[in-house]
Amino acid sequence: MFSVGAFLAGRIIAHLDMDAFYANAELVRNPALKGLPVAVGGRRGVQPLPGQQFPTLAQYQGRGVLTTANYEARALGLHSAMPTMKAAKLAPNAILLPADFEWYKTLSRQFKAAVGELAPNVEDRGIDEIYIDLTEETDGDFEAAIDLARRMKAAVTHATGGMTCSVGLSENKLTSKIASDLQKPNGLSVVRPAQFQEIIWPLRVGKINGVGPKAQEKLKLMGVQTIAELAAQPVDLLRERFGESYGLWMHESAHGIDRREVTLYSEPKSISRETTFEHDMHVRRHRDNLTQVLLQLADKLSQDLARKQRLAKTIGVKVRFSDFKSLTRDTTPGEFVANADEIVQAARACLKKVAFDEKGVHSTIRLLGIKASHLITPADAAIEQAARETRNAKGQAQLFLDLEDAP
DNA sequence: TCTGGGGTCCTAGGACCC
DNA sequence: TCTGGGGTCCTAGGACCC
Repeated sequence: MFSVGAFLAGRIIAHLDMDAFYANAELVRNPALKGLPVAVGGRRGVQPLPGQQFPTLAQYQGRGVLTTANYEARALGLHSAMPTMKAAKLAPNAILLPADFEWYKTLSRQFKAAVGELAPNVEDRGIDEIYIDLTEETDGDFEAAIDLARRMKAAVTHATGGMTCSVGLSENKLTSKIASDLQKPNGLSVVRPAQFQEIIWPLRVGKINGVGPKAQEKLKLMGVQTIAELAAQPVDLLRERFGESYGLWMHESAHGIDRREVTLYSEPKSISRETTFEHDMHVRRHRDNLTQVLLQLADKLSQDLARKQRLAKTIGVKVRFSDFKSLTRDTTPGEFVANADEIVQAARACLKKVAFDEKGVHSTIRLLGIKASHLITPADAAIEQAARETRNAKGQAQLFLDLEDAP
């Protein structure tokens, strides 16, 4: 058999997506929720009213959005990313639980491990999704892949205490991702290479992972709404309207071309912490509060860096004003930073670059964040630092020679 | 009805060097 | 005294995803 990578033809890739993950994770540890509309979100928990078993949306006050709604809640019009207060108007009696990420991560590890037992080539795509390259296990045979996918689904349900997932099978990531969404929840959908046009082309362009609201809007103005219509556009027109690389990518996607491999590991590129305040803060009047927040964020960020064993070359801040406009400022101090003090110092330098207008809308902010980027391992940082010192020493020597040459 | 938190990738302009 | 083009780094913003 040919090794994967040398020949991309004949691959079988699965995309596995957990159904309403956070909400169903709550059901696992509280079966009494079964059959009820459940949303997860809000900034902190609310207490159930006397006589109620669970807290409901009606009791919620404050900022935030839903992170998940189970299928019963979706039937009432709720969905993830919906502002919590809007959800409360729509479905006041739906149950609202605060997110418990530690619990979700535990279940996430369990379902991924269960899949890994059956097929080890697993790519992490966040807490509730994975891609799996099944080429080796199935020898490129879709019947074998369907059988394996059924076993993976059963293993996931067993490992999580009853949670379901939806799986898509095809020859690449792009199509499998679309396929896994075709029959939710608890689905298994297959798109063989010859079926791409029949199954995928009638769908809306937004089903392509990477075509978001902006691109959809632009395409609509061109009279393009389905993937078939996108496929019919001349590639040069797409490149002209959307840029060289995005235009080409769109064209290839619409024709079912996706050469990306399933990657088992990827280096972290950035780590960030941010927080939205319960009430907007004035940059001067709430200066002390904001300083406290900055210190807390820096503290968490330094712990994150330590846990991931990385130093940062660049530190940035993010500010969101009360009108929801946001901006970023960053700085590259010249030395790698990792501890909270250094992060705070760099973040302060960034904030100095922000033009807060003391009277207008840009004097009150709703969010503050810090980001560490251009990450490097301590070992690589040491190597780079040594190289810099060598360069500096050479620079010094050159300067000395220049001075000697001077008349 | 106001809109979370954690990421990735791409573009584009200016600085700086060769 | 004015000039080109390429490469890399830095910064800012934006689209998109889970």
